[in-house]
Amino acid sequence: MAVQKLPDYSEKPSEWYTEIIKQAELADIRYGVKGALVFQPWSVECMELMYDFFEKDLKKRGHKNYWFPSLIPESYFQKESEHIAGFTPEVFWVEKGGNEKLEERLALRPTSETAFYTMFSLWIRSYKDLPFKTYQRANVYRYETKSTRPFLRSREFYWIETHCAFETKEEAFQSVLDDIETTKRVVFEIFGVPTIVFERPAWDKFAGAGRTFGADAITPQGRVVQQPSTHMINNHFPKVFGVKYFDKNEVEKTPFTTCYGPCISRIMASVILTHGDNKGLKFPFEIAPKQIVIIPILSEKDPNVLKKAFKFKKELEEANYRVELDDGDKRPGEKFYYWEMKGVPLRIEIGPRDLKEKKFLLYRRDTEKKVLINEKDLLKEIEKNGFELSKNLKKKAINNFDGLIKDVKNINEIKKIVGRGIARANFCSVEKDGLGCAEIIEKESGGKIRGTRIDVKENFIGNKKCVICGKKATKVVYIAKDY
RNA sequence: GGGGCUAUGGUCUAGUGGUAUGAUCGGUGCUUUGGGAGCAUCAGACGGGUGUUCGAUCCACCCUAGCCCCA
Repeated sequence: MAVQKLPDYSEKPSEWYTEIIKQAELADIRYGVKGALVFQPWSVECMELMYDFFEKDLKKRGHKNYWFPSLIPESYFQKESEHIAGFTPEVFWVEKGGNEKLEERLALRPTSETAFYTMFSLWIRSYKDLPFKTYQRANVYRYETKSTRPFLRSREFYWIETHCAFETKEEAFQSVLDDIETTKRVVFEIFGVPTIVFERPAWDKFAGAGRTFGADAITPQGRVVQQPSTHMINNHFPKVFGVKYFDKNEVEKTPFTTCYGPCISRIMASVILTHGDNKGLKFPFEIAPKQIVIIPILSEKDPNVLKKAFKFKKELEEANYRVELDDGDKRPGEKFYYWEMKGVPLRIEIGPRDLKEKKFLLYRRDTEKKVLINEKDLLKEIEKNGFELSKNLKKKAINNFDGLIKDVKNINEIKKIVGRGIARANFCSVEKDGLGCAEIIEKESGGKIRGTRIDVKENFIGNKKCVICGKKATKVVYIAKDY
């Protein structure tokens, strides 16, 4: 458990990221299958908590929990042409069972619309069945051809997918807006990771969707990471699966569907990148695998120190905190470095000196300050400091995010910003006819058009001309390099 | 998508055409413990394949996995 020196986060973010995953025991990349990793308890505990927060939110919104098979018959998969075109290059196929070739190939689900809609066609009969709101937590598989990165881009990843059906387009759209709210409530308010939601341009929609909205998080160095996306599915998609119902007037109709996909393992990456520093990880209090670590300063002269430490642990656990008591043989100093690197929000130090005065030292991972606290204030101070730590992490993250967005007027300015932040620019069109300009931007700067915002009223920059072709601008778009 | 690099005990590393250095971690014992402890002792490794060779961890090629940079 010795802490090695970490690479400098601001100067070598990639090395830092690789190294912290190993040192903090978040995942072991040595399993031997490209793009697959073994998640270790330190990340699993955190991701379990993240799942819980998401699922609670979805249940409150009326989503019901399902578990679908991981295998999807090729024939289901082939029904919707845009979907096939978009996903086929990334599908893992199961072709044999034992030594026998399967009659029909089975896809390892890259996403489950085709599975859900097949069952929707059996389950949804009447307008009384609508809205039909589901979700499942699942792992999905995509054969990424780009280079894989632990948590950020894996070939197997852990997510939640919701699939819903509504009578009207308006209701469906409202659900999409609700998804965006869930993202804010959970990913920002609880996990402390700010995102901006963009409506993706026409050429960057989910395969088979009418409209796609993606929440982008950002690294401190200014590269975006796509987080939960939510989609208005084209009516065509449910139609080809025979999803239909009779409305009040006995008219047969096809419902409007939506889906939403927060990827827990990827959000974990943003938690690591958003809050981390040169000392290691920093977990917001709510999702820390351990919220408090108690380090007893042991001495043979004072066997009561350990007793007191156990008493604190018991008291805190009874108040439902996640507590670690490190009574190992290491020197206190080494324990301090270790648990700081692991990102534990609060640390209690208790030694012979404090025992006499009925006090203890409380250290905060975010401020790196130690305060002497009276024993009787234990629970009160833990609650207060835990809350403030999370608040502080959020504030820091959002300040950083805001500082990374810059208005640009030409391609040279785009080139300067992209890779170090998000460029905001006038743009001709986010429909298919804007693709040409988008490709120029990508070729010149390496940045992609992330899309347009629907949550703010945008003012054009300067002359209202497209930053590339000079034609009249119809939208303000955001451009960034993704991870 | 393009380019570069790496693979030696759990981890980090030295080195060599003739089986391998050191450190750390780990086990044991003793002394320690308020910001990275010390001594003693034990244990532990050349990613896979093919070729060249009397002989390959070392040279070449392929595979696998990983890392970094650029687009």
